[in-house]
Amino acid sequence: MTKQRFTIKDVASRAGVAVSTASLVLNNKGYVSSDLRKKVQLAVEELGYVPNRTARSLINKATGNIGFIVSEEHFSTAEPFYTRVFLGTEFEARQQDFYVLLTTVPNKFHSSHIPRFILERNVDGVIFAGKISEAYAKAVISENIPSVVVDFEFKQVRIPAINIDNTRGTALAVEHLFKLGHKKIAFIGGDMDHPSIRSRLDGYLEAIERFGLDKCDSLISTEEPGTGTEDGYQAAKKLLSRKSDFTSVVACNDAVAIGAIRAFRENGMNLPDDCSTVGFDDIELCDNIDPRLTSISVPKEDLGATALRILSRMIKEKERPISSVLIEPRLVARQSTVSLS
Amino acid sequence: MTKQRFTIKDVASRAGVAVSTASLVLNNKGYVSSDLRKKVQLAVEELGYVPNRTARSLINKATGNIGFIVSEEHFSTAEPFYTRVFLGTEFEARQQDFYVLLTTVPNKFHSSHIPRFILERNVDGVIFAGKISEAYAKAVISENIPSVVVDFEFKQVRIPAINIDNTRGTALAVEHLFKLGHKKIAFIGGDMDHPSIRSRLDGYLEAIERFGLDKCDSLISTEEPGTGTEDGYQAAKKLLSRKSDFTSVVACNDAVAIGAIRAFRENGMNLPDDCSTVGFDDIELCDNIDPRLTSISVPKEDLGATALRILSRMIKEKERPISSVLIEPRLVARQSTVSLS
DNA sequence: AAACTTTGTCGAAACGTTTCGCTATTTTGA
DNA sequence: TCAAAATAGCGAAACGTTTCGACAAAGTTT
Repeated sequence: MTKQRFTIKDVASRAGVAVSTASLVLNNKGYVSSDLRKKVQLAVEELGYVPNRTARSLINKATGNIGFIVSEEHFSTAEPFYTRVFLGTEFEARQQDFYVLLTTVPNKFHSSHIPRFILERNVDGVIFAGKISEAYAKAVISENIPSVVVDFEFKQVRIPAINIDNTRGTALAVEHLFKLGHKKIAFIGGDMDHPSIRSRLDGYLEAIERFGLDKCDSLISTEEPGTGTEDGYQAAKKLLSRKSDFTSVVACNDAVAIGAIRAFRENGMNLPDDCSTVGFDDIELCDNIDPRLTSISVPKEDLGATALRILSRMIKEKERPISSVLIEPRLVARQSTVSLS
Repeated sequence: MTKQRFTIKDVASRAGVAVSTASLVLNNKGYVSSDLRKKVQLAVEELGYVPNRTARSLINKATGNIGFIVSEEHFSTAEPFYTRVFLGTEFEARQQDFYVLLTTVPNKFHSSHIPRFILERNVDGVIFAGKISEAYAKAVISENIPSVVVDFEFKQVRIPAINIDNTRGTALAVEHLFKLGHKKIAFIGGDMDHPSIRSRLDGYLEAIERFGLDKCDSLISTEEPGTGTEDGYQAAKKLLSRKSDFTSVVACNDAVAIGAIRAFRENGMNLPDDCSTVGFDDIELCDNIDPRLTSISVPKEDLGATALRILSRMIKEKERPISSVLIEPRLVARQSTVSLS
C-alpha cells in the first residue's frame, strides 16, 4: 500500500484556514492576507504536501499528458533519432508540467491502431514524430485535440510542423565542399516523397546555383525507394556507372552516406582523397566508421523540446498556433571531406 | 477546445436508470436485471461513451500509470536495447490497462534527480531498466511504491528482477562452438561488476567445465572498464598478446565482439576461418557487419512485457511478488562461426 | 453621510465516477 | 408458515481539488 499522503484538508487544518483559502494560496489567486498566506505556506512545508494531480485534472478538465506518436519502424531503428527527439520532449515536459506518453503505431493506418490515449481522451495534445500516415492526424484533429508534427510535414492536414532547416543543411554541405575547392558535387538520396528529403535536394540545388557550380542530372542519384545503408550503396553504384567525374558527394542522410562509402571502396577509390562525402543527421556511427563522416548535425533534442513548447502554448493559452518552425542545423567536419588536390 | 464527451450521467439518463445502476453494469458488479443491463449497454454503444480515466483514478486511488526509469547513457546508445525493452512494456501495458511514463536519470544519484512521477505520486509502480544507482530504488521503496528491475540486479535492495538467463546464454555459445569442433574457446568482456556480465562469464566457465574443455586464465580477457566496441578491441588485443592459440571467442556482448573482430583483422587473421566469434544481445548490427555475427539473442520486448506483467500483478492483486525471473535466450547462428578445420 | 468598490474569508457546489447502505421484493430453507 | 438470504434498484457520500457566491469589514468616491 502506498504511503499515506497529506491533502489540502490537512494543510488547511494545520494552517487554521478554510480549504478554499488554502487553495487560493497554493494557486496564488484571490485575496488572502499576508499573515494567513504565510501560515498556509508553512503548513505545506511542514507536511510535505504535494497536490494530487488526479484531483486537479478532474476539476480542471485537463489530463496533464501529451501523447507522442511515432511509427514502429522509426522508433526501433539502430540509430536513436526519434529516441533523442522524444528525450527532448520529455525534458521540456518537466518544465511545462506535462507527462509525455509514448506509443508506436504501424505506419499503415487502421482505425484499430488509433492510440488508446486518443480514444480515452487521456492526453491534452499530441506530437507526431516523423513520417506517419495522415489518417492518424485526422483522427486526432477530429477529436479537437491540439497537435504538432516533428521532422515531417503532412500533405493535407495543417498543423504546426517543427523541422530542421533541411534546405539550409544541404546548402551548408555544398558550401563546405565548395570552400574545399570542389566543383563537381553530386547528390545521392532516396524516398523522395519524404518532404525532408525533398527539401535537402532543394537545398543542394539552390547552393549549386548560388556558387555557379555544375548542375547536371548525371550528378544526382535519387531513385532508391528508401534512405537506408543499402539504398545509399545502390544510389552510389548508379552514380559511378555514369562516369560523371564527381569529386564529392552530399548524401541525404548518414545511412545513405555510409552505404555510398562502401560502394566507393568497392570501386577501388581511395577515400577521402578520391571523393569527399557529407552525410546528414550526425548519427553516432559518424564517429565510428572509417573515414569518420562529416555530417550536418541535427539537434534532435531541440526538435523535441521546441515541439513540446509550441504544443504547450497551444494547450494552455488556446492561442492560434505558429504555422511552422525551422531549426538551424550545423556542419560537423570530420575526416571524410578534404581539399581537392 | 476538445470535443464534448458523454458521461455516465448521460448513459444513465438514456437508459432510464440511476447512475449507480449504470456503474454496476459498466463494472459488471452487484445485481442488475438482464433487461436493465441491456438498456445500459445499448446506451453506451449509442453514445460512444468512454469512461473518464481521471475520475476513475480519483475514486479508485490508482493513477493507472507505471514509471519506467532508465539511465541517460543507457537509453541514448546507438543500439536500441532499452528502447525495445520499453516497447515491450508499452505493448503489455495496453493489455493491462496501464500507461507507461518513461524518464531518464543520470546514473550518478542526486535527490534532485528523483523523477517527478515519484514525488508527485503519479505512478502506481516502477520499472527500473538496466544498471542504475540503487539510491533511486531506495527512494521508490521508501514511498511504498511497488517496483521491479529489468536486466539488472541491485546489490542490497530486494525487488523482483527480470533478466535474461545470462548463464544459460554463454553456455549455449560454448556448446555451439564445441559442436563445431572447437576446443580452445576464449572469453572476452569488461565491466565485470555488472551482474549480467558476471553471469555470462559464469556460464562460459560452467560450460567449459561441462564439456571438459581447456580452462585456463590465458583464455579469459576481462580487464576493460566497459563493454563498448573499443573495450572489445582492447580486450582482444590482450588476448592476442598472450599467444594462447584460441580458435574461437565468446564475447560478453555484441559491441565487444565487434571490437574484437576489428582487432583480429588488424592482426592479419582470416575471419571466420582463423577464429569463430559469438556475441550476445543480437543487436541489429550483427546482420550488417562482415562476417555477420553469430549472437545470443535476447528477447528484449519479452523482458519488458514480463516486467510489466509481474508489476501489474503486484499492483492489482497486492500479492507477494515473485522473487525473480530468468528468460531463456537462444542462439542465432550466422557467418562468424564455422567448423574447426 | 451614503453609496459603491475593494479586500478578506469561508461554505458549498462541482468535476465524473464508485460503492455503501437503504428499501422493497422474491426466493429458499428450516 | 416464517425467517433468512438473495435479488433488485436507487440516493447520496466520497475521492481531492477549484472556484463561485455570500457575507463582512475597510476604503474610496460622490
